[in-house]
Amino acid sequence: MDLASAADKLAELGHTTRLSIFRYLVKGGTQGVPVGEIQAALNVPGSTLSHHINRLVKVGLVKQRRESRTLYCVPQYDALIGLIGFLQEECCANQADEPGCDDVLSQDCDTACDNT
Amino acid sequence: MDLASAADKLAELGHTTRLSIFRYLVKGGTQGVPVGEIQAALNVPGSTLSHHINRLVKVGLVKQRRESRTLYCVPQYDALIGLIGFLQEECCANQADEPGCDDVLSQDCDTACDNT
DNA sequence: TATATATTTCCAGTACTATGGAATTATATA
DNA sequence: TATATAATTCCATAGTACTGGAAATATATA
Repeated sequence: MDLASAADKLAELGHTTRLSIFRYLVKGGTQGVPVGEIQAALNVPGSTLSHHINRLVKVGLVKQRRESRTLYCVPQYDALIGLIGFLQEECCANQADEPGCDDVLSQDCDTACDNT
Repeated sequence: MDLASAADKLAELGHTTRLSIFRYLVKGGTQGVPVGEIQAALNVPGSTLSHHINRLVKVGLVKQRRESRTLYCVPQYDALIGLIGFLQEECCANQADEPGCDDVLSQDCDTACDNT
């Protein structure tokens, strides 16, 4: 993932309503969640919700699938994994005294620091 | 980490200049990087750079340490780990047919899906 | 066709954000 | 004290985002 694409995704996740929406979808799994269910769960006006979902779709964090009158929103797990990978990339690569990730990160070193 | 705090951090990372700064710091390691070095590396005007660094500091992604005339910017790895954890939390918790994370995520299931 | 359901698009006011030059503050040194 | 270095604060302009009611679109059913 390139920097611009990562920044776009992060910016969209950096809004409480959109982050709530995305988390609700991530929690829901691969089959997706109808817009109406999100609306009921998060109590957001339809026009506002639609606006935010569209932004998530535009940056590739969510896709939509129609089933008759219902639109399902599907979280894009690959995009999330790519984003998380990007944030960890090159962690401590320039560290002068090379202490190793174990010294840097208190928990789950491999998760936050892949140091290839 | 709560939702508001995660959204704040994500929003600050959702800007190409700030994301570049943060990555440069993450790459640099725990000892931190002087503001001037960031400026030289990323070629951003001082006032603009200062503004962006301040925003990263305000949400806890960066801390600063002064050494005589030089201000070092230190990335907060804990905050990054917390943020990544937040994004993965409750992944697929509501999934109806319970396929398990292996079916959901192509790579590193434990990373993206802890399903407690 | 008429009606109901699911969701989006339109619109416009308010508010926030980004930018960078100039002036300022903090610290060190001659 | 005068000067140099490191970085910040001030300021104003321009652009962008958030919000939600009302109207419009898409689809299903009686």
